[in-house]
Amino acid sequence: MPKITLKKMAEKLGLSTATVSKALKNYPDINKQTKQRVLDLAASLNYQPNSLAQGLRNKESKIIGLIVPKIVHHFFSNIIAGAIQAAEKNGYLVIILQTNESFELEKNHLKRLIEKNVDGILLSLSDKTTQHKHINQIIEGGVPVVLYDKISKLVNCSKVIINDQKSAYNATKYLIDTGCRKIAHIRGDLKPQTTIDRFKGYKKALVDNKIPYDESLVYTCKSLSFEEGFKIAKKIVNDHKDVDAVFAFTDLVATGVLKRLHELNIKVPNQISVMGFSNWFLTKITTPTLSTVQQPGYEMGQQAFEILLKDIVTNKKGNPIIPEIIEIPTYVIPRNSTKKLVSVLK
Amino acid sequence: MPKITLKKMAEKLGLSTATVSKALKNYPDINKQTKQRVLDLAASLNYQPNSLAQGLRNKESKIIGLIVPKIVHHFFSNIIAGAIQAAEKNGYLVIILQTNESFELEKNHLKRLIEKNVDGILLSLSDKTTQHKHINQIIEGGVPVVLYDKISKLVNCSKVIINDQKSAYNATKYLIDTGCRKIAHIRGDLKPQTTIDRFKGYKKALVDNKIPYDESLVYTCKSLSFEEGFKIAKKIVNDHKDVDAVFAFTDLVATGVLKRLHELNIKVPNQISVMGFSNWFLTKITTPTLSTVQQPGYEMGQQAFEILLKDIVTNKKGNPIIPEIIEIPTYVIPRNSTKKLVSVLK
DNA sequence: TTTTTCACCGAAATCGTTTTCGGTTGTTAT
DNA sequence: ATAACAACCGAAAACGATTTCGGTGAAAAA
Repeated sequence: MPKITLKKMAEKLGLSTATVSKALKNYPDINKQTKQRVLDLAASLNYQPNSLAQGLRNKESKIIGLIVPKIVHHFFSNIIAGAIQAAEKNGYLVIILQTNESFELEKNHLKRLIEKNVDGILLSLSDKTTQHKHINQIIEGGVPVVLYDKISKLVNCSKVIINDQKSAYNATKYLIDTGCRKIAHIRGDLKPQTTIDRFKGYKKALVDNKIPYDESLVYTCKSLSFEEGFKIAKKIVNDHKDVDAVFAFTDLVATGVLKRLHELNIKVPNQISVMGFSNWFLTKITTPTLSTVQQPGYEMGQQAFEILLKDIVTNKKGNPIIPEIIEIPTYVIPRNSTKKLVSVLK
Repeated sequence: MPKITLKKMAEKLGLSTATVSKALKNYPDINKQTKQRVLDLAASLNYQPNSLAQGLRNKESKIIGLIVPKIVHHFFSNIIAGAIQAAEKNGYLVIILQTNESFELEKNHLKRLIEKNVDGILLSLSDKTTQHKHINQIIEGGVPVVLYDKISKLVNCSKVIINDQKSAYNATKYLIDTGCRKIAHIRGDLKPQTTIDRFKGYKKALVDNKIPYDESLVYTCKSLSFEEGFKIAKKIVNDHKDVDAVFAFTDLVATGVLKRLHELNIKVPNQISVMGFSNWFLTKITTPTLSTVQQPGYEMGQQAFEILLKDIVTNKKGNPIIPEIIEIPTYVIPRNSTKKLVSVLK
């Protein structure tokens, strides 16, 4: 019952804790036979080093923190799964925390993670985060931080992102290529850079294709919800009889649009095409299935951990961290909520 | 930059670390003014105790482990969110691990959590877990474990579950009450108790309502997937022209059924009613929306933590843990994939 | 004045592991 | 025979916080 420690094994073997420790860690100045004796005893007693003591001594916990805005969102579940998988492979464990898009929670969580001596932190900014002192403090304090998805230029650290503008551009371009001309856009709230970038991509795609940008075709969603998409869809078709496509900044909202159009008996994609963003799981099971942009959460989670690990080790060696920005590629996934792309051969 | 410790503060104040520690912890034998001096300095230096040292000394990490079969499933995301929320409220942090239904991973994860000195573990068994020595060892080792959702009678510890049989019974009863008589059931694989219980509930509801149980109406799903539901739906309508309801053991599969029926141009619920299980998020956005059984993940996660915490403290006090089994209530959520229940007044 | 009491503070041990820096053998070169 | 050198092992300090058990000095009681 009482935990088995180095000291106990040392006593049992008539050795010192130092020798036992060194035997376990394969030091060269230990006799092969003593080493074997130690190894055997440790195995038979199922010795497990106390990681608290190790952490205290080595100044590392082999634990990282991962902060997400909302756990139950499919994209973030994937981030979590990816990060955990990569962490595990490298002997790290992951503490998960959720901000619910609250700045206060973000600050508190960060503080608690630091108190727990995590070796590094993976963070996606809350929508309400406008100042970054709390993050910069942590970095200056010597704990590496990697920002992913929702990032800020004002924090000087490694980042893992997708190119939201390019992705939105491609999505919009796809709609145009399938013949759509009057494309409404549902954008997110003003703060997070991602929704701004997606909006920019939308706009640029229009302009590049000689379609006049019409401000009245842009709708803003305060909450990221199915219900808002549902509501806004009605508004869109009321405002613009001849709209032939809707590009929503996220799948959940697009799904709401889909549902409302279905109820309004508007044919998708014949009358109106709908494009989402993120490739949430649910896009595969809507009727019709939702065309969207693949936002690879699992890969982002993995990469974010990998780069954090790199930063942790360079930091540990006393070298300065050189921030790196990794862009994960995205691509349009055509499904049945958009018209077919007729490839023109010539 | 270098972390601020008790010793440093003690030096700065001309006190001993003992006094500083006691001042911070509000010991009675410290002068009010010295205490204030310490408090002020700690605040101004933003002192944060080293939790590794605290853990080593107090033999507790204030971290618990949470093992789920699959993170990206909506039900488990909710479990995670609920557990984290409850943990946070009580000053605990949560390490998440995923088994992917692998017994080997389950064992490894458990081992790693113990090595990390977690104060307790929340565990949902993998489908492949048939022996429980590894879990009983942990409990005997003095680390409380609480099983949730997928449990086993062979482990003597607290558990948080839903009553799968009763829930399935009610779901089937609901179909019967809305006039269905030939009800197919899609069940899960043989191992996990949950699918067995749901099957039993289905069967019992039939018998209790004088509907003969027909083995050929029961289909088995090997993987928990949309695709399998999609495939099986076809088989069902081929085998039984007159089937008027399908009760699937989980929403994902039911959603596949829904999709296939739609493609086969079979009207839901007029020709065939469909009932799922779990109330995943996606059930709200299918066409038609899916009737299902509410399986409250968030509450389960919360309760699981609460009871684990209780076990942790009784354990710490040296008292024996009295295992407790908590049953979270479920209920049928009628949506549009089933016919309306005509309430008979008399 | 002497004793008791009380308020306040600190020395030191402890938690379990790691690692430096010597020490103690015994063996080999000089 | 002595010096030099391996090959092994251990004492002890550290990591940072907690807590027991005495101390010290001053005020109160005797």
